[in-house]
Amino acid sequence: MESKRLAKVFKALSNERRLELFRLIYDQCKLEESRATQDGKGCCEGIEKAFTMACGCLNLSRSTISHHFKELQNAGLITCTRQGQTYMCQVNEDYVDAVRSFLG
Amino acid sequence: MESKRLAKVFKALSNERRLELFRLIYDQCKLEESRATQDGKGCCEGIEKAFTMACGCLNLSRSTISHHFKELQNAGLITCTRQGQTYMCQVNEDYVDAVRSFLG
DNA sequence: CTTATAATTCGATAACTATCGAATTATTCC
DNA sequence: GGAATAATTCGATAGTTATCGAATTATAAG
Repeated sequence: MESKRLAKVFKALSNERRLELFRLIYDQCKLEESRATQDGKGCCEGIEKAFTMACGCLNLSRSTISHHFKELQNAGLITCTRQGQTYMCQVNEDYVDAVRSFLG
Repeated sequence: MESKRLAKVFKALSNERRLELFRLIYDQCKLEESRATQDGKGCCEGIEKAFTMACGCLNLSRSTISHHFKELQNAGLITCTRQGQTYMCQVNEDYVDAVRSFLG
């Protein structure tokens, strides 16, 4: 991945609260995925009510959390689609891999 | 690694030019290391004249480059020791590993 | 259509960042 | 000690970011 894009990903993860948010989403996704595998469904479709969940976990205003979600999306780390009143949110594994293997 | 420290590392890598700088240092270190292994010396002692080298590679003022070095050091990614008029610079592998495996 | 809930956008503010050139400090060599 | 080179610090500036509360928009349910 070229520097510009990678730097953008790092920037998205450079705020402590936003990093926590991303971890929250990531962990939740992993959980869903293992459940899905157990049920023989294959992969995780994404987590529901991600925004609501995040609001419950992070001590920040809703507008700030909304902002952080946007940043993570903008960097390419997650994809969110609205489903009725709430979010369906997925982690983009390729991007996470890019971070992991950005060196070596 | 806890969020606070990890976020700091990401912040250090979130600037495109600084990311380039880090890669430069990192690649150079890897090169030295493979040479050292060939010579039977074990590991890389660090790269000499890192600052000077960086000045030649990045199109930025010396003061800005100095600032970027400081940021990388401050985040824990590299260690620089002055050697006479120049730098001896090393990558802290543990930190790079932490970044790589920050998830999964 | 009204009410309730969820999420976004807006406007403001305070704090932080990248960058530069100039001045300064540290080191080496003559 | 003086000159040359290397790196740091200083002060300024323009741009970005995190955060909030209030106002707004979107959706669902009665």
